[in-house]
Amino acid sequence: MNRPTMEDVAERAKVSRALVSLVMNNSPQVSDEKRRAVLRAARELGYRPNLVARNLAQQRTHTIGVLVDDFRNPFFGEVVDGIEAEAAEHGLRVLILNGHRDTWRELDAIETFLQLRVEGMALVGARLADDDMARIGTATPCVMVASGTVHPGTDTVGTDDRRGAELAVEHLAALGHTRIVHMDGGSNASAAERSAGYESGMRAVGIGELIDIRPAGDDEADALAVIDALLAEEDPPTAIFAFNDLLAAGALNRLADAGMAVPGDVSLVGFDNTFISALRHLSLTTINQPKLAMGRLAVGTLLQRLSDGSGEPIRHMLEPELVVRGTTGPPSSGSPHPGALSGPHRT
Amino acid sequence: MNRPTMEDVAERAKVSRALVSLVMNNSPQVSDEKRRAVLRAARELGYRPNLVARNLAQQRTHTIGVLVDDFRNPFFGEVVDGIEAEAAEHGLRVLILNGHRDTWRELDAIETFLQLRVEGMALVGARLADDDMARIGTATPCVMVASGTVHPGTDTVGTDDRRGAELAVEHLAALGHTRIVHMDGGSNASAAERSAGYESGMRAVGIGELIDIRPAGDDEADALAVIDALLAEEDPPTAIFAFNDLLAAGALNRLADAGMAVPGDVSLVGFDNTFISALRHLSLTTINQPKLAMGRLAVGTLLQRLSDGSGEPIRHMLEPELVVRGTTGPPSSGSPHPGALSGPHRT
DNA sequence: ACTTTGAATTAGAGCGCTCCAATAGTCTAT
DNA sequence: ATAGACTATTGGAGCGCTCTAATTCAAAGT
Repeated sequence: MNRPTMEDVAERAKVSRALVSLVMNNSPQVSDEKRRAVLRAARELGYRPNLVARNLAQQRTHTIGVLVDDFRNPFFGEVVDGIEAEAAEHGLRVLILNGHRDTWRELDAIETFLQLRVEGMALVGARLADDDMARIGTATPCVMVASGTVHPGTDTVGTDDRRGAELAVEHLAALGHTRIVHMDGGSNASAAERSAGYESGMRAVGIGELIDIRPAGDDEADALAVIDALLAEEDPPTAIFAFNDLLAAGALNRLADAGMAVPGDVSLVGFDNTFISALRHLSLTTINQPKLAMGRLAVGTLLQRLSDGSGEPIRHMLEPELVVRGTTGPPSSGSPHPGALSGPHRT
Repeated sequence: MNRPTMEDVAERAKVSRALVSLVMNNSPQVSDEKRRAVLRAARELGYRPNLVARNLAQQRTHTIGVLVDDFRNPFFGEVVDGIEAEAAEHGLRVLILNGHRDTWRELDAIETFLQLRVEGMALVGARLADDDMARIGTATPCVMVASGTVHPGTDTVGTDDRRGAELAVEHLAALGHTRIVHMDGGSNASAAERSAGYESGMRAVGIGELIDIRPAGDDEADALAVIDALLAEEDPPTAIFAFNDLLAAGALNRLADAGMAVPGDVSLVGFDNTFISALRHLSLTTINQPKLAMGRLAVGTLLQRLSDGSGEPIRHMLEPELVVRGTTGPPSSGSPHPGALSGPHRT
């Protein structure tokens, strides 16, 4: 009934437990004869090494933990792809935990990683403040990915969110928009930076006095109330820069409900360049983040930290990129008329 | 430098290691005085229990493994949400591994789970044949979720894919369509059942002779070539039933590229009812799967299997539901292409 | 013949925890 | 007082593996 152990294999192969261990670890200094005997015994018994025991004995787990802020946001899936690819190349196992967009649950997940003795952690989009990071207080290497604010003393990999937001504003301004509203990402890790970028962008193009930030959030549902409020105003914006693609998609929904043409009546820019924005029927202008590269860099950073111990915090700041699609255009000459439903907004 | 162990805590609190263990496990039979002393010592040392050691000693991991076929498909994210919710309620940790839509990598992940001695596995959308399952050959409880074909001797939780496909066909037929093509899911676990449902649906509504299945796949990119081919034919379909929402989204893209109106020229039905289909600009008619319920049931099944050992395979087959949105409508009265031959005669 | 060398194998002490059985300590009941 | 019944605490033997140091064995050197 009980699972076979190394001891059982050793007995059956008539060798010592230590020899079995050597075989299982592909040690070159085992005679072919014994190796074959061991492998045969293992196969016959259906032996499967116990990683728990091995990790304990070895004091190593060859595992990194990846904390994902929100499984439903496709952005994270792509980052994780990058992480997994790089990790695999370095013989590291990847364990994934879900943060559920909640600081508490994220701390909980981190605690789990730490107790499992992962060798490093990548916190992707984690909503952690500096003192949370301090509270973790650990020697385990940890890299924050796509986490907006740069935490002091912590390694980070991210896109230049501020610059990305500026790109969005510059693009809209270049099209002739001035009444540009930013739908803020709320508690999302990158929200503050993007807001800041929006502000500096607005100032840079000389319309700092028109800065208008609305608290929203980071998924479709969060957009609804904000759009409703915006449309009810006497001077609705001609352009909206949404915190991310999901939020933008929600905005798109609601704008359509209200009979507003995009980009005819109002232009819309998202952020992340997830596959959603590329769907032809949304065709969302957005800001690209190099998601795969971020994932790979995250692991690279971890490895570096793992090998040379402490030192200056490592910072990788990647360049965002404007991706123009169909939701942005020049503002309509007249004032937008709700109900004046124009045709399809394809480019 | 080295992490503090239970031994260190015991020493500092001037108690035995066993007592520390009791405190860490919230044993009720520890005096308040000692408990406090231990907790204080632990805090001061920054002690963190070593789950690896604990799991080994305890011969239990309180962990279930979740294998997800494809991180990028939002369908899986929602199932995982259900799994995590239910698992949390039962004090189980959830480890997630990515299958990358590849049988090999899935087997690899399963091996990892087994070596980590998880107490149960939920394989969500895994592309495993019966002999793969047999090869795994393990006493570890394992439930296949949303995995189409019912594997003999394996516990399963799923939607009635066949019925779901029938619903799609019935809906299209009721609208007046007869030339209905199915874009098949390829190697995806649910592909065979949905195809079968498409066929039986076609027969049930009396157009079995028009059955037309095209191999496609399960993400947007997979749709392109198929749509191109379809549109190039002299008698293109008036309706398409796609394997899933992602594929349908891809189809929608391509149809729009080709200037086809949906549902004017061609109706389209997806499957899964992911949030994508609900995006107003796609507004995809689709078949709902109760994703959250499936996730919860998966864990329930595992727990049941865990407690009463062996017995008859447990099968949970949930009901799919037609969700009518904007991509389906009656076929256009005229032929879609000028000069094209008219469809089959009515009998 | 006897040491040297080196390769193949093994003994055994951990790794950090749990948990059973044993012990020490405290209270009642007689 | 003393046995009995608990309750709080501890000793120590694992859990299944790894890894160093020791051992065995054969071939080679002198």
